Amino acid sequence: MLAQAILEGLNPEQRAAVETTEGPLLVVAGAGSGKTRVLTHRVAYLVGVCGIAPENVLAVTFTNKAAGEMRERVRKLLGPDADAIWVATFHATCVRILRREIGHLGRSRGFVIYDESDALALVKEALRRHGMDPRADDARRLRWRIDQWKNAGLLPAGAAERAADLEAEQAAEVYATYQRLLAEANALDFGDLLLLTVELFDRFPEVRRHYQQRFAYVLVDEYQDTNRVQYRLVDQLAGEHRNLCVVGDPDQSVYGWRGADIRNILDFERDHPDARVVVLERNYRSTQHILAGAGAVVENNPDRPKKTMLAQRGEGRRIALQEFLDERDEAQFVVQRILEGVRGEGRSYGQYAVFYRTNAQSRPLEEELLKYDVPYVVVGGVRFYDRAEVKDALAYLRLALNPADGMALRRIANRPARGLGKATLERAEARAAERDATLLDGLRTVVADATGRVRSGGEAFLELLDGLARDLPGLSPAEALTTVLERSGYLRALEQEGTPEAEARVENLRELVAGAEDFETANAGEDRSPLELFLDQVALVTDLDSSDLRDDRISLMTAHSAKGLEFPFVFLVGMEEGIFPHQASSRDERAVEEERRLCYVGMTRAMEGLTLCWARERRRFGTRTFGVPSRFLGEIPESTVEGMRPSPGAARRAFDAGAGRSLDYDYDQSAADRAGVAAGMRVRHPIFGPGTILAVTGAGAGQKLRIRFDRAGVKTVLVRYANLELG
DNA sequence: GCCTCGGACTTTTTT
DNA sequence: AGTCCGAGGC
Repeated sequence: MLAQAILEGLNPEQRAAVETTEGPLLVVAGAGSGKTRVLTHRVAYLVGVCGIAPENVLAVTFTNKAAGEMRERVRKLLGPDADAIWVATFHATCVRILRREIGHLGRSRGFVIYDESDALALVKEALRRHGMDPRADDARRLRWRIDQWKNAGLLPAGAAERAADLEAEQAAEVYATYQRLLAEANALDFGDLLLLTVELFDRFPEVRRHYQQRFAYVLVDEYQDTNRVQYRLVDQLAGEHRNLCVVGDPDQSVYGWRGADIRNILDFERDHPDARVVVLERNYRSTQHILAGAGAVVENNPDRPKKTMLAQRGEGRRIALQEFLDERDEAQFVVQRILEGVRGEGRSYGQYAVFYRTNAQSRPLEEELLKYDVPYVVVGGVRFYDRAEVKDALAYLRLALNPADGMALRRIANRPARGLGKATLERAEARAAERDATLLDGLRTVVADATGRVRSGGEAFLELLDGLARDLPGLSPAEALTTVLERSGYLRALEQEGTPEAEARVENLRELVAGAEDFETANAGEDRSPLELFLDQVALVTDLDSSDLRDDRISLMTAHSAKGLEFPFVFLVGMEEGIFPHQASSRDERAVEEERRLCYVGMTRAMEGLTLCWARERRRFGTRTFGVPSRFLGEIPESTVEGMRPSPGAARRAFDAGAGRSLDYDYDQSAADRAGVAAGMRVRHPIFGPGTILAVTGAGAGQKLRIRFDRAGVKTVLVRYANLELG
C-alpha cells in the first residue's frame, strides 16, 4: 500500500535508484530529471517500506532550503515519522554533532560560529600578532587561503608541511595563530565545523563508530559540489554500513572555487568498486530547444562523461538572443517583456526569473522594476542577518552565552556609545594578552583601574553583561532579544536619533524579533537550548533559504543561487566576455569550463522561455566599459535559436577585425571599437609583456586600459601610447 | 574619544 | 558609484 504510493509515478531509472537500498549507489541526475523526487522517495522507501528506523537515516544537502524542502516532502509521504530523520546541510549536521562531542577535542560545547566578517577581523588580528601589516587586501587573501586549506582538510601543521616557500610558511604560521585566537574566543568558523568533525572522527574511533552505527543509510545531495573534507566526512559516516547513496551531476559542478572537487563524483566508482550506477537522463522540465541549446554549450567541455538529456516535453519555442546598447537598455527590455507576458498573456510575475553572474548586476534591473512598480525579490546578496543592527543585537546574545567571544564584545562595547572606545579596548586587549585571559576579563581590570567616563560607562556595561549572562539562557529567543534591546538602551538610542536610517534600523530589529518569535522550537532529543538553536540557525542560514519565491514576484538572483530551482521564463543577462565567463576565470581553462557549467545550470532552469542578453557597453566600477558577446552565445546551435544572434566566435573576430564590423551592427563606433579591444582580451605590451584587459575606460584620446599583466601586475595604460599588440 | 575627510578598492560565485 | 578604512583634526 505505502510501497505503491512511494513507487508510483517513478520512471524505471528513478525506481531503481529508490529500490537499490543496499551498498554504494551513484545516481547521476541530469538537470530536471527528478533528483529531489528520487531522494525524498528513497528516504520514504527506506523508512516506510524497508522498516528502517527513522533515526538511522541521514540525508545531507548543501542548502537549508534543499533540506527544508526534502523534509517537507518526506513528511508528506511518511507523516510524523519523518521528524526523527536527520535531514540537514553539511554544516548543520556537523554543528549538531559537535555540540554534543566537541569536548573530546578539548573544546567547550558552548562555542559560537563566526561569520565571514568575524573571521576576517580575526585574520587581521592574527597578522598583527605576527607584526605584519593587516592591510584589508592581504587579510582577505589570507582568509581565502585559510579557507582553502580547511576545505582541503589541512590543519595548520598540514599547511606548514606543504609550504613550498617562505611566504607559504609564514602564511601557515599566521593560520596557526588564527586557529589559536579562534580557540581562545571559543569560536569556530565555517570551515572548522567540517574540519573539526572530521578530526574528531579521525582521532576518536569510538565516537566515529557511534555515528557510523547510527547512520546505517546515508544520502548525499549535490555530490559534485563536495570538497575534500566533505568527502572524508561522508566516507567516515558511511564507513561501516556502506549504504551510501550520492546524487549529483558533473555538468552542474560550479563550486570549484570554494574547494569543491569534481573528481569526488567522477571517481565514485573507483572509490567504491561494488557501486551501482543509475543515470537519470529524462528531463521533465524544459522544452526541447532549451535543453538542446544548453546541452550543446556544456558539450564544449572536454573530458566530460557523456550524458545526453532527453526532453520529455514538446519542442517549445526557440532560445532568444538579444543585443543591447547598455545595461539600462537591457533592463528595459527585460521588464517590458515581463510586463507584456503578465498583462498580455495572463502570466504571473512569479513565473519569471532573471539571472546574472554577479550580485552587483541586480542594480539596473531593480531600478527599472521600481520604475514600473513591478514586485520582485532579490535572492541572496546582502543577508538580513548581516545588517549592522541585527549583528549588534545578536552579538549581545552571543556574548551572554559565551563570555569568551571577543568579536562580539568588540562589536557592542560601545554600541550604543558609552565611553568605551578604541583606546579602552586596546588596553583591555593588552591586559587580556598578558594574563592569558579573555577580552572581557581584560576589560574588567581596565574598568576597575579607570576613572571618569570609562569607569562609570564601563561599570554599567559590565553590570549589563553580567545580568544578561544570568537571565538570558532560560529565555526564548524572542524574549532574549527584547530584553537585550531594552536593557542595553540600544533601541532607545536609535529612536532618539530620529533619522530615517535609524527608523529603518528599528524596523529591522522588529523584524528580527518577529522572526525569532516564529522560530520553531520543536527540538526533541536536542541538547541545545532554544536560544542556542536560534543562534546556530542564524549563523548557518542564508537569505536564499528564507526567501519565499512567491508567485506574485519576479525573482532576481545569481546563476549560482539559481541552482536547484526552475522557472517557466528565464532571462540570463550580461552574457559578455569578462562577465560571463567572468574575467577572473577567463585565464584558466579549467575555470572557463566551470563558467560553462554555470551557464548550463542557468539555461536549464528555464521550462518554456529562455532569453539570453548581452550589452555592448556597461557601467562597471563607475566607468563605462565595452564588451563583446560571451563565447557561450556562439556555442548555442543555430537550430535552437530565434532571431538576431551574434555569429559564433564573434569575440574572436571582433578582436581581429575591429569590434562591431564582423557583427554587422549599425553602431557609432567608439574609440574602444576602433582599437578593437574589450575587457577579457589578451594583449602584449612592449615593456610589460602579455596581459589580460580588465577594463576599458574613457573614450577618444584619453582612453585607458586597465590590464593585468602576467608578470608585471595590474597597470593602467593609455591606448594612444601603449603600442599594444593583440593576442 | 569622536568625527570628518580622502583614498583605495570594489564585483565572482557562498555553506 | 558606493563602501570601507585609516589618518588627522578637534
